Amino acid sequence: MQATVFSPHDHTHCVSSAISNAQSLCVDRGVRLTPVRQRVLELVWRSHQPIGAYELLAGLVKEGFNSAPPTVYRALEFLCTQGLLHKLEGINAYVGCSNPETPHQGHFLLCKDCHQAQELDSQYISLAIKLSADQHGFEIKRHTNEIVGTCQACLDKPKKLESEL
Amino acid sequence: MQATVFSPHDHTHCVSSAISNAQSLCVDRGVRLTPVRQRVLELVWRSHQPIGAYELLAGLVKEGFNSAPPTVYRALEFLCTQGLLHKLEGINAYVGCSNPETPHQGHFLLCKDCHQAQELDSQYISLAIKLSADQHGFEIKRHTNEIVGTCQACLDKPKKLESEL
DNA sequence: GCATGATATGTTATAGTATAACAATTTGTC
DNA sequence: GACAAATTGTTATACTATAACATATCATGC
Repeated sequence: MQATVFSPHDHTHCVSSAISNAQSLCVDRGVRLTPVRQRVLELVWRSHQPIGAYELLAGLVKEGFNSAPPTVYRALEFLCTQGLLHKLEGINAYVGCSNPETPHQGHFLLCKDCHQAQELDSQYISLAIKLSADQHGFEIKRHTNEIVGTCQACLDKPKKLESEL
Repeated sequence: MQATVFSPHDHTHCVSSAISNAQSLCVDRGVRLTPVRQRVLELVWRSHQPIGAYELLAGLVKEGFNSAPPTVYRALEFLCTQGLLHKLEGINAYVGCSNPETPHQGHFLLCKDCHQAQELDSQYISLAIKLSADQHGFEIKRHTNEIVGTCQACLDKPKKLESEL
């Protein structure tokens, strides 16, 4: 089985490499990773789970940014457009994308116990979707694919006893 | 190419058969298709597009139901649980399910021009999702798969001229 | 430098989506 | 009819997202 967000790892490294990656990517594309945008990106990556807009807003305010909802939503829109984040529609939350160089729509595994999100890189799912759409003469612009359930790590955990709840 | 919601059809028939289908299904399962629930189901089916909770609420009130948001959301929850409706997370709207006897999570084509939703019956997509999840030791509970783009009918339409907009 | 237009952010207000909490009613069963 | 369970009514509020306009910042040409 491959390494995933569900397994333990040095998350600080994830954050810093995601940021430097984003910086060079924005330079290449001639778009601006402004302080607000970069801070939002960091806050998303720093979170070990998908995180919502208002929680991000609280993070910004805490750090002295003079921000309101539109600030966050604008930053999120920019970051999603650049492929640096994905939005999880089912839970109104955002996660970092590990592979923003290649524009794509993700497939996600969402664990309902630990609330972590794992982006899948499945050519098979993408292909199956493409073929089904073609059969209907449908031209795909984007898609959302969110799979909710229980991850391996949480399945392995012993169930809590009633007395512990 | 197969017949779809995107092609013209007698929608009155869709509505009435969906309702009678739902009635017998609820009897079989020993659950109650109350007046509010049935009316919500009818309103969803009668709409030629995915429809939102507050629009449904307006429909109920218009017909003399003394309803507030929780009424609608409860009915929607019941209908989704019974597989009679699907929720489209990307647009916070609901569509009828043509095949509620077999519990399943749908795959949807959403046309951004005519706003219609076509549920796909693709074993390939489902299988590809299942296999990817298995690779990660992930146990699926449910999923959301929404494909946004342009349907055949809208692709065939001549583009409006600037002067007509 | 600095004027200018384009881009980004600040600010206020409000629209849209969803649920908590408790009361009242209806339903099925004994 | 009495009772418990399920459903709906009712009020209030939480959560998510955007409109509209003002201000500030940036890149570019002069």
